[in-house]
Amino acid sequence: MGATKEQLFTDHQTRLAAYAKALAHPARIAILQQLSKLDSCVCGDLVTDIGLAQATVSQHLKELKKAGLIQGTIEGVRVCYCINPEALTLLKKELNLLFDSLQSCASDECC
Amino acid sequence: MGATKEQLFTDHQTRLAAYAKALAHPARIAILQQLSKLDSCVCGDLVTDIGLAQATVSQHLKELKKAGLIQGTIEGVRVCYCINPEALTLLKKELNLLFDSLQSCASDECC
DNA sequence: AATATTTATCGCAATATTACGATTAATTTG
DNA sequence: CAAATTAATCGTAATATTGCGATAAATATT
Repeated sequence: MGATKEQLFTDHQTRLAAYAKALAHPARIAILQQLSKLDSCVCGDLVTDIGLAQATVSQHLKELKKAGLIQGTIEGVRVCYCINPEALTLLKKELNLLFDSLQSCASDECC
Repeated sequence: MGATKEQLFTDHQTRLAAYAKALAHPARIAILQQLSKLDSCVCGDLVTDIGLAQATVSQHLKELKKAGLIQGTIEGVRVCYCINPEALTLLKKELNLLFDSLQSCASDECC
């Protein structure tokens, strides 16, 4: 089928999975890191920095936007992309929730 | 194409993306959380807990194993799956590296 | 107005993911 | 040994992802 059965999972599980999906490609991690440098928060610069075709980078940006991790504001011909700090905070929170729930096992000898 | 151009990215970016990919499905997060409960660390139990078909759960377990996040030991007919604490520690480390590198932007006003 | 620049989108191809029924392989129980 | 249990694998179908060239849409420059 290829489509997730969402009704089986909690909101936390679904949200975290969505964030993880956004991070599940090295190009998108590279983009986030580039954007955090602030002086290159424009798609064209990202293209040369990252080494993928313009269309491909644009697609990765779209994914990151969909996850809410970045936002873009149009500045003339260009678009200024930047990281959404709120989303980053939320991501950290969801990750902490996960790690907390996995805590018990990490401390014990399971197998 | 559908295959990542790995040579463009750093080891950190590739490793983190691989971990994120493993977490990029709510079923796999659910599995990790179930496994951390320790008393249900067997595929059969996971199937009833999670509500997906046995083949599907087995496939998700395979993904988690591939990422190194879990390990399975055969116990007779059954398999005892459990979380790999070392991998969890590594994952946390890679995530911290990411968040550190994104720090500058989160504090400033980007857009 | 014509040209250049920049980014999004379209269309396509290759591959990957998700899901499940059926089957297989292994072990355990009767 | 036969039947039952358990988990992996196979085969298949539907859908998603990745990548890129080409094109479109918008703004800027000449």
